[in-house]
Amino acid sequence: MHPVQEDRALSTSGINNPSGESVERLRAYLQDGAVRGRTTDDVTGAMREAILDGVLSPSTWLRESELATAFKVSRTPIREALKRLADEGLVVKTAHHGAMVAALSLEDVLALYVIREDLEGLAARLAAVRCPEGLVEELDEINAAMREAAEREAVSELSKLNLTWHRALRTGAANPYLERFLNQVEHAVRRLPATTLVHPGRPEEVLAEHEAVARAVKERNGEAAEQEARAHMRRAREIRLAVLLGS
Amino acid sequence: MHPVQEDRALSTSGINNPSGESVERLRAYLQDGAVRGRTTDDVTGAMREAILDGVLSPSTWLRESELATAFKVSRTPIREALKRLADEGLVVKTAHHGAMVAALSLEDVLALYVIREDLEGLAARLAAVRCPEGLVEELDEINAAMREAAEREAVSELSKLNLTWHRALRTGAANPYLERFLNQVEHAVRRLPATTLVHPGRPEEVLAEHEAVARAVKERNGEAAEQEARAHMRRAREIRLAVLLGS
DNA sequence: CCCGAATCGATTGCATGCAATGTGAATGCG
DNA sequence: CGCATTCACATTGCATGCAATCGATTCGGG
Repeated sequence: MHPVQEDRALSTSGINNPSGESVERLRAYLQDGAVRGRTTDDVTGAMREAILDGVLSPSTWLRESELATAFKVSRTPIREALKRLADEGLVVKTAHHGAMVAALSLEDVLALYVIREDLEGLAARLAAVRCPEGLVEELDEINAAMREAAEREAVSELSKLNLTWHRALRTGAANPYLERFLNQVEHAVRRLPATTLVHPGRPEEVLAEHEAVARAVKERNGEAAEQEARAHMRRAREIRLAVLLGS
Repeated sequence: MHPVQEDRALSTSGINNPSGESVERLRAYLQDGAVRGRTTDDVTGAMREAILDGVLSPSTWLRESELATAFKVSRTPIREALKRLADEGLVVKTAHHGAMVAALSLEDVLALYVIREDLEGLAARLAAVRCPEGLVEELDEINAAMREAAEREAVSELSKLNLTWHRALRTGAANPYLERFLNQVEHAVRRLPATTLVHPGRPEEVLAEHEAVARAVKERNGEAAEQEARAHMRRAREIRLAVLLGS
């Protein structure tokens, strides 16, 4: 059910990675001031972000006691967090060996972009039909910020803004299930080694494609918005495969 | 993020339902022979099924200690199970009051069927394109069993077979993400009060619509399969609304 | 030298206990 | 009689301890 542990894992990390190293990097994520009643949630969030940002790479074992020490909490919230992350498909729990960040196979990536094209298309269509107050302005603002970041070649910021743009779009669709699913899709995409925005010329393309979607939304043309969004995702998939396979 | 607690809840149960009653009914779900190492999973599964089958209805408080007693385990696995179910959107946890089965609002149902149409359509298309060995036969078999059940007016069995049919279709699509999402959709749909199959004439319609999808899959006509599946879902939505509002 | 089996160690899984916090009710005051 | 305030209880949240299980290693036999 979960996309895991395939033959051809696209992991960036080496093999036989002793967990201490990754967990060490994890400490940088820790925010003090732990508030009672939100320990587990905080831990879950921190670990999720750590995985998504690649701080914890696949083929490193995550042992409860180690994480507990790093987070300065007991094993209980760690244990719950790992279970939740396992449900999300981000980690794989192996009995008596600990949890491991799940690797994505090439097949998983392909499957991911298939459904992503569908869902992003649906989100664009719904957003266009509803066209809630201020959505177009928000999209344009984010895109403008992206343009500025692209000129400065601030890839990390560009990537974050890109996520923001897509989040805004799906929030505009106002469908809780769609939002949830696209959120899970985002998590899966973020686990891929690098961003596609490093590809030469890709940032400009993205800007243009985003504009095309925003324009369709503004005109409340659901069909056009869906088509533009789908095209955007198909192109993203192409670049992704080029980045993954070409490197 | 989760679909919860709207004004117009479609709950079937009354108000101010003391939890004891529901938890009492839950005991019937208990299988003895608890195996170590799977306690939490068993509990989670049992509670999920209990909620989906309506054994635990909304507006009943689920208190950890009570459930722990009912399941004859400690509060720890109960606690974890509730957290996981909360992540799935099946229960809502209110601080210091316990968890409660989440109610579905009318808006949620509409949103659900919007995305369901999309995803089932995609599943049908992918299944048609791949058309894995034996899929068509499996679909036809299930549909035949459904026909037989419909003639006997075995609604419960019919409903179960219907789920099986859709599961087979999405498994045939061979996309782990799609399968996961449709699984979540199924869970949401199953939480709705009654099945749409009680609607007069609906079973026969469903059979015909399933056949249309299966035919398109057999002909490996992805486009047709998607359209038929989408039409099936649009019709299902209509009936659902009629059942919900008409009653 | 290779293979099988048994033991040891490491790790997770669950039960229990304690602390913190919000709710509800009862009481006193205006 | 209504309202604010306070106190106590019920409930969840996390820490810790113990037991079970599985993998790895080592030892003995062929």
